[in-house]
Amino acid sequence: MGITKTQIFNAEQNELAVIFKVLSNPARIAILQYISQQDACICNDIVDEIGLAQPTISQHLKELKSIDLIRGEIEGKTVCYCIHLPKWTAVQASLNSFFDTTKSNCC
Amino acid sequence: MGITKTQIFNAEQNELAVIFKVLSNPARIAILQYISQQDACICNDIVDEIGLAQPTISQHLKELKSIDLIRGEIEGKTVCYCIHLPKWTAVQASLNSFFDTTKSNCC
DNA sequence: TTTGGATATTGCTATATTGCGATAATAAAG
DNA sequence: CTTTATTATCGCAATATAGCAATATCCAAA
Repeated sequence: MGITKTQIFNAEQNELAVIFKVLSNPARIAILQYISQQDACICNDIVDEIGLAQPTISQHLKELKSIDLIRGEIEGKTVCYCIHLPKWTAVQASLNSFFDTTKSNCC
Repeated sequence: MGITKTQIFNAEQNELAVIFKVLSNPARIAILQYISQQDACICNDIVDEIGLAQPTISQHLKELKSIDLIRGEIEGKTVCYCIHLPKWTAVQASLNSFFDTTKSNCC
């Protein structure tokens, strides 16, 4: 997205922005919702479900993995993707902290 | 950011993605935090505080306004930006609903 | 060892985003 | 009316992103 001047912001601001950026695509939202509904989730199932090409899904999964929101466990030929609950909960707590803190002094 | 195929996703997924996208920039996070700390906030103060040029701040404010997270009240020569609390609270509730629902069936 | 299925990587095009200088628009003050 | 201060808009350059076809990798089964 063009050059973001990350160096002029603090760690919390940059980390929040990264989390929001990973979640800022409807395909990744849909992937997360779909994964959460499956017992054992396989990438190819996601491709059929979402309606994007396999390389595109693979790229989105990589971005979700980059902040540890999901983890992939290799099972033979396939990969079982799961939401990584500790991180998922931590991210939700971070966002709530941001929303609570930021509104506190609001006019 | 390239062409996102919004038409293959549902309204909830697209709306969540838009919210996350607006919040996915550290400058906008910093602006929100700064606005919330001020009694009366003036755009030029934000420029001094954040360290980006005035047109850049103006553009970020526009994006925050686009989903009604903040509102600007014209006061003579200046504009007083405030967090729009009803929307702010609603957004937080939406995100919590997404996080709670999505983790519910997780392995 | 070869085949076939599943996932990842590469390389590309089209489009979006970030940031800024120049400039316009607006409104109070002189 | 003109000046001055504040904010918005325009237009640009640099970079990031979304999506896909082609291809590579990996592993189990034959």
